[in-house]
Amino acid sequence: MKPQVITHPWSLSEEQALQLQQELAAKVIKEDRLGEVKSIAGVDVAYDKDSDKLIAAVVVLDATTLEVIEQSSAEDVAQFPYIPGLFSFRELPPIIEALKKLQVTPDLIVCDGQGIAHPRRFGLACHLGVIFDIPTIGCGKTRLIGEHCEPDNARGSTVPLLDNGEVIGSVLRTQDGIRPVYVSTGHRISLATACQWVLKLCIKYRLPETTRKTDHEVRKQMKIRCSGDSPSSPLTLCNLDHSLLESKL
DNA sequence: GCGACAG
DNA sequence: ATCTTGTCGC
Repeated sequence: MKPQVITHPWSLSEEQALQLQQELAAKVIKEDRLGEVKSIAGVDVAYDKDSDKLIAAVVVLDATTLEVIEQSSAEDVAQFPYIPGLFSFRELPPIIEALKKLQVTPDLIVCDGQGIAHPRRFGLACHLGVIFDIPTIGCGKTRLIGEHCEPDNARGSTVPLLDNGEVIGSVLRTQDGIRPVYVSTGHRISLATACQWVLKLCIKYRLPETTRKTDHEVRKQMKIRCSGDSPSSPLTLCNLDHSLLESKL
């Protein structure tokens, strides 16, 4: 059958999303296919408290100094609900817009979510990596699937994340005695290399500097762009309608 | 049937 | 993800 022209790539039904996921999952490369990494980007999305607005931000860091090289952001309206396993269809649209605004192309992208540690081996990091054909790493704060297992207490300790005996990622302790993170291949990078980079990015905190800086930026943008336009003003003692209140007493 | 379930 | 107060500690 002939492939249909996609004019609105993100207006998909759940069934279409599952099918697309299955098609794209075949393109994921789980081995190292990356050159010298000079720049690393982090991507993240924030949600407006009382609307379906989303804001995505990208922060590109110098891989050696971890200094910010460039950053960008984009606003969007959620077009897809949050369904565990179809996460990328909700967050990728604004992330892609933010990435398109960049002047430099990052050599590696660290995502806030899973790579192949996913039911159909196609988490957010894989989706983003395949679309741009850029090396990506999935680094989640919690797991989506896989048998729960604790690595040793020391920073750098890992334990394989297993799904029916298959290694789909690593549970990596990035700081002594601190909750681990879940690392998995996104695209064009091996699990071992992915863990090395994540550990290298976790200098002082549990999460990679890329995710931390992007999280900061995304919240900042949300505050800047969404201040003053709340649909319903909060009910406080200051704006109670006293005349209406008294008429009912 | 019951629990789990990235952000 | 977001809501949310105080609290413990360097």
